[in-house]
Amino acid sequence: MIDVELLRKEPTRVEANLARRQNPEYLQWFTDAITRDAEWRAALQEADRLRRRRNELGRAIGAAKASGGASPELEAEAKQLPTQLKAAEERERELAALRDALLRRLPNLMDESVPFGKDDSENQVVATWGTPQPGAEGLRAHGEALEALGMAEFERAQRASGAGFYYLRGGIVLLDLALQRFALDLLVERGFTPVEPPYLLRRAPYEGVTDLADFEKVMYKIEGEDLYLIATSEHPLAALHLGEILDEDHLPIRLAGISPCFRKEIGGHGVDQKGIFRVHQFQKVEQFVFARAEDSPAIHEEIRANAEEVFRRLEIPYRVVNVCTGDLGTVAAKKYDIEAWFPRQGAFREVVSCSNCTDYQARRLGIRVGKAGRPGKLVPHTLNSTAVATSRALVAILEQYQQPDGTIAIPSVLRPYLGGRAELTAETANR
RNA sequence: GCUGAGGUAGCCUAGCCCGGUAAGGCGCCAGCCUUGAAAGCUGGUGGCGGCGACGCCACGGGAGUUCAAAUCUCCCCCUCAGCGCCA
Repeated sequence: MIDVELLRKEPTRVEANLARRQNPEYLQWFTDAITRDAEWRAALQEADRLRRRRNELGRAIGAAKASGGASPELEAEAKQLPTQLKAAEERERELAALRDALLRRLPNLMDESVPFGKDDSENQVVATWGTPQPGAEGLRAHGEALEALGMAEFERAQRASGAGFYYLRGGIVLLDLALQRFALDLLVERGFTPVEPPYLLRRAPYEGVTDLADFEKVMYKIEGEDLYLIATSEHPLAALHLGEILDEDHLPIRLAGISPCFRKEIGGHGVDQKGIFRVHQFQKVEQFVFARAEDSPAIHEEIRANAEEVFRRLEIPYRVVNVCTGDLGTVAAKKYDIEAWFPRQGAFREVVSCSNCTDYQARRLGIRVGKAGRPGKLVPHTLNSTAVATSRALVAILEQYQQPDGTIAIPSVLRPYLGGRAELTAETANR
């Protein structure tokens, strides 16, 4: 949520920033929010005036009663005040609600360095690592490869749970766990605290961390309960300090979340649809940081470097893009995507999303920065980045490390987590 | 799930029965004192609106009664404890 005071003090700056998003609706909401805010302030003053009179009359009546007298004319005036006050308060509440609804729908202000562009085709490549090689003749799609190895059950999963679900079994499960542990160890080494968050969140904190549209499109709701399955551990990690005042001297707080992620919408169909690239459920190790405002650009680069390090150590070629204005989404002020190279698909595909959300989430969550037990008005910045989403990283490995006989070499950095094992070969038991 | 106790400022607590400007402590800030610090003393220390004088709000949320609600009534939410169930 944008600071309402910024809207009042620097409307032209806010407007110019919103204009870069090329969505006339935003400018309309912006204008309406300013109007509603001005009307609200007028309504507030009117209600305050009536409340003041009520308080004065109440005190006078009380004083009169205390000295044994009565004051019929004051009581007569006081008696008809509540009707007026009720109307004034209703107007005040309505205008505030209208303003806040508009304010909540407005996207975050974008960083100056976000490139202008219409959609993901215009994201700006800012770094590349490794040498993308075209896929060899006969390279199998990852879903086929997994099935051939006896390590995945897609049809059975569809019968049990529907499209977009999977059973994994055998060596791929151990590889999945190895990836998570590897990423977690890397982050712990770099000062992050590993966190197992709740996998379900109430609606109120959830509204603080995500685009409202996500409630319809992305999140699974638990029937009959005020609970949503998390779409990423970013969300419960952001809510960890809900309503708190963070000590300035304790920032930045670096957290490494590990959790399954649940998503209703999994995007369109595409190359190699069968498999685990687009699924309703996957495992993810996530970086999350609460930082002082002035530190957030540097922290953003730090978590990007950590995510890059994961793929470097896995020896998977990738590139980094600076996500453009048309592809940024509402919450982030700036976002890098890391796109790994998928030789079978012959394309770079998103495996990491790395965002600086500035004060947008923290303000909604009522989180502030204070010093030595003293509450302040400053709002911290929040940042998040994938370290590894195992579904996609596994697909990258299944393509990049697939051997001519269909077995999968294990990236050397992961071997210690698999008892030194060097490759995944066909499962024979329990077919 | 049942029963009980609770939710008051950054934190802790009083006030509630019996309606009348939300008291105190801790922490924090400033001043005094001190070579410096601690202690001690004095004052300050929430949010919103207003250029300001100032006013309003804030006792989990909402509704009601009343001239007036932290306080009375009703509904809801949350937390904790005990019991039950349970990996």
